[in-house]
Amino acid sequence: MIDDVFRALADPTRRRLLDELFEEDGQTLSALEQRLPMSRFGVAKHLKVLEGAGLVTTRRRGREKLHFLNPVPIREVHDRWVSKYAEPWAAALTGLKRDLEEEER
Amino acid sequence: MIDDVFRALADPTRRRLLDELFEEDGQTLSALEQRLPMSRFGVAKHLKVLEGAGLVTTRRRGREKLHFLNPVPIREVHDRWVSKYAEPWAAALTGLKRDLEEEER
DNA sequence: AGAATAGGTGACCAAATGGTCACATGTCAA
DNA sequence: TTGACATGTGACCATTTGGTCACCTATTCT
Repeated sequence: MIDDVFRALADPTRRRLLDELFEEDGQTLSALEQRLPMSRFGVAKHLKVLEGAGLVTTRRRGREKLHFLNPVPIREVHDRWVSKYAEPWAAALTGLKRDLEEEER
Repeated sequence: MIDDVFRALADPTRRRLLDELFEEDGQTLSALEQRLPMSRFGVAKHLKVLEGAGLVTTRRRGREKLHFLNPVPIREVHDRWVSKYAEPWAAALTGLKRDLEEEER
């Protein structure tokens, strides 16, 4: 689950797609394709990965497929993972302290 | 730069390594190897990736190499990227609103 | 000095990934 | 209905990635 999210975020093209949707939500495949230096098929594949990770949700409107940003998984990554490492500077200082103590021996 | 960080975080083994260092900072390669179901070489490769991304810093002590967690890059990912998507629920609601409006037509 | 220990290097392999294309399906509009 | 448009599918290919191994260097201990 969370693994899919990290995997999806690893590719710069996919983060770019999230950026595009952040600027304008609900874009179609064709619209996104025109903004990226890549064929439609490449974009479609990346969107599929993003959708599989839950980072993008879709809705069909006739022959079009609209893509929407879903902030929930990123929120989860933040709450359950990033904050663990990014927030506790105290822990880092503890490590540094133990580090220096060790050096004294 | 930030790309290396995302790449590094994409692999579960590497996140596991960060977890191990989070529990006990400054471990050697051999110590980490024993905690993972993988050969020393595999672990060494992953550590190299983490080091390349700046997520882990090292210091030599004799023939040993100590590995320390560096929270700075994760902090940057959080500040410059994650918060952009995770925080603005307002934006998500705006998108939803526009969404519904579009549906009415 | 000699043996054991900690780590590094480069080759190598299987699998996953990123990207393209030919072709098929479904939908709109004249 | 005919043609144009939006998207989906599966094959295919080059590159990267994750992992192992044989072998080498450097350091410690006796």
